[in-house]
Amino acid sequence: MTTAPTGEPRWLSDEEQSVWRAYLHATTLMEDHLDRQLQRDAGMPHIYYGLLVQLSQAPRRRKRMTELAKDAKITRSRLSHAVARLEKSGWVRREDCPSDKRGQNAVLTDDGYEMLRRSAPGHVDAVRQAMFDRLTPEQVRSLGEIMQVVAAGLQPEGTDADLPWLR
Amino acid sequence: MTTAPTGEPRWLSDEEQSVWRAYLHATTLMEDHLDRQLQRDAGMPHIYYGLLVQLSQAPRRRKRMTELAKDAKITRSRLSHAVARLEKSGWVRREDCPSDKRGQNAVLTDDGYEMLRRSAPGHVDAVRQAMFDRLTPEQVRSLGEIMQVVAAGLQPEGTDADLPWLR
DNA sequence: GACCTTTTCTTGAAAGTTGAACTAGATAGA
DNA sequence: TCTATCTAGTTCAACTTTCAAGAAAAGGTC
Repeated sequence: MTTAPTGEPRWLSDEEQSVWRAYLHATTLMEDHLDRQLQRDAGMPHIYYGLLVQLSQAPRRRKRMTELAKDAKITRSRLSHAVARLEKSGWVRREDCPSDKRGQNAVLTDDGYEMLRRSAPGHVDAVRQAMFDRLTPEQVRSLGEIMQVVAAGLQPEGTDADLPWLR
Repeated sequence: MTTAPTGEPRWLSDEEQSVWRAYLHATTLMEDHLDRQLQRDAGMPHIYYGLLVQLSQAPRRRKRMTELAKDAKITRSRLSHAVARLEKSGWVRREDCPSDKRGQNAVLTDDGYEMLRRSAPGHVDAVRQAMFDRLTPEQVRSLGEIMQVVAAGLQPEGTDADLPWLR
């Protein structure tokens, strides 16, 4: 899905420009906010924390590397580096996949789980303060719908696998 | 404004969790999408493009480093590196500030302006396809309000300077 | 089995980011 | 003036991300 600039560009309206600026502004500040909070309280960036959360919710607290990368929306390369770092910190360890000798499982360690348990309340609090405590229930509902639409539109092709009628 | 974890954590409701996941998912995909689009069509990451846009809209197409950093919501350090890179590419040049010998202006070059003019349509198109073409006018309006609220809540302290009654 | 393609994951180098330390110039007070 | 403090911007080292390249195993197909 390339962005072929056709004949005449359709510029954004004044309102759209303003909304777009607000979107960029808010998402930038939010990401900075959470990165700083987690760096301070858990010693890692937001994305790494997200990896641990994914693992904590997986059966037996482990996941194949590729699956973890897909769920966290990062490349396998990036995940390799990230897991190496988390392994050094002791929150995660690697384990050979029994059924596929190419495969690796990332496993959340007990220390990792404990760290997560300790820092979760502070993180939820940060998310709440930054977003949910400021929005009306109606706005929360609306935001959910909007984000669903946007995410669906940007879903990488691979996800077409979930749409059998396209195959 | 630290996030002191008080006695009992107030967890997110099911709906809030789902909205939060959708938010993270959508914003991650959006940022990836725009980074890729601009890397391909303009040879730079999204944030660098944003710096050039800021400069193009400033009087005489120039801005003090600190002001540019503040407007783009990045640190002065990051801006130093970014401008060094953009200078090497020829899109920006530095210029001593006449009134303050410590100061530097970042100036958008003619080449930089031309590059912006060429790549703007494709970029607007990407934004449109990813967001505005998928939302109803009502949703666009709502998104704008929500992002305003969130951004306002995360505004760094410095911006209190704009609120005289707090001084 | 031999051959080719695909999938899984890692590696290394280049590019980008961060936070702290640092230089130079501005500012304010005694 | 002299001094202390603050501000503007850069630089360094440590860390993270990206992209291209590569090793190893799996899955066809003949």
